[in-house]
Amino acid sequence: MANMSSSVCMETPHAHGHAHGHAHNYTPTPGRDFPLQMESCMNPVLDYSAQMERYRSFANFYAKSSAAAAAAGPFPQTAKIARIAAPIFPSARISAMPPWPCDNAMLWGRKPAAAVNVNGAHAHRATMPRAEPVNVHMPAKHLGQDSALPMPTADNFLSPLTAEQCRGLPVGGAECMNRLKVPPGGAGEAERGGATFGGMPPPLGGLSLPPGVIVMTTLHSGAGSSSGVTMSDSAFQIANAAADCQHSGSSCSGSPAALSANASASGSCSGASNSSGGGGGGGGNGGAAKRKRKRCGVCAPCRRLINCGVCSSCRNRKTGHQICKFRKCEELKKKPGSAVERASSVGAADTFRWFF
DNA sequence: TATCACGTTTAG
DNA sequence: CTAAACGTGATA
Ligand SMILES: [Zn+2]
Ligand SMILES: [Zn+2]
Repeated sequence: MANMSSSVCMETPHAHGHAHGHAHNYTPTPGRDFPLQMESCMNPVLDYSAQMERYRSFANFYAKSSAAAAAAGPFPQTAKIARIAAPIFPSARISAMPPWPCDNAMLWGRKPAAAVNVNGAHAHRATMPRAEPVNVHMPAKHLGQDSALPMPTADNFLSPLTAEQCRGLPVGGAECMNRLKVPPGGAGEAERGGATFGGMPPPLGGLSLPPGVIVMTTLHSGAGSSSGVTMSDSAFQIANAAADCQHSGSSCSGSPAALSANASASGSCSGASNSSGGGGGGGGNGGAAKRKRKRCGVCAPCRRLINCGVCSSCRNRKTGHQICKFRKCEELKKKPGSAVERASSVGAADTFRWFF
């Protein structure tokens, strides 16, 4: 038994506490809270073992592939909390309650946070603060299959559980919470214990995690002091999925708009800035700039809520301007053209009927 | 080929 | 305005 890991899952959309780690987070926008809804927290359950395994592989993966990064400096990047748009299922936004008890909710947050695109269109309804809108044409293959996705091993980390799994799980939300250790002050023993996020705000009554976030930690058995590499060290960034509700209510509650809203489709790009030098965003200089594609929001990487904090993109965010490698949308990785891509999307949509 | 760097787009 | 991240040329 070398390490133990504890995973915590929070699928609560609403939190009232002030969320903002005092520690060191990335707090671009001031005053953000996470509405908390305890009730929903009851079902969420995780298979700790499973998650642990995943995490381990993830860590492993990193140990090898990112040896350089890891080796050089464990986790150079300060822990920041990235507010990402939590991709949500349509159903979720409709009823505010996902079809399944806990599974994906963990990853997806339950509120329509981000504006999702139905099919190449963009919604203005985005609730998420800074997050990117997601295409919602819900393509995803089957939900439970993320492991099937092309993502590298590391990807497994955080893969959603199937509803079934969740139900079967022995642990309840409460338990979940227990497993979560949160430093009341911001950096208590708990943190050292390795179970906390630097960026988490003081718990309300004991818990403090942004809704829709799964936390996993590895405790090195002996570890106490330095615990070589722990999340608390800021190895991971937690994307705050809950941020959505900052407006308290209105949009967060069930704005279906997000879903439908996208019809507008392209239309926005206005200024044709022909970028001359280097990459230039629009890329296509001369002619009509290609529309920037948006993340699908349903692929494994998209569902990921945390920034690994150690990948080149994370470490290089300042200059690279790229999303965490592990969060890079599968769709976006593909070449723009790819007819298959489209097809699959459609098919995926169908797949979703399963939910309705 | 993979990665870096940068200008750009996009949304709040 | 700011922050996020896409697209792409330059580079390794
Ligand atoms: Zn990363
Ligand atoms: Zn995606």
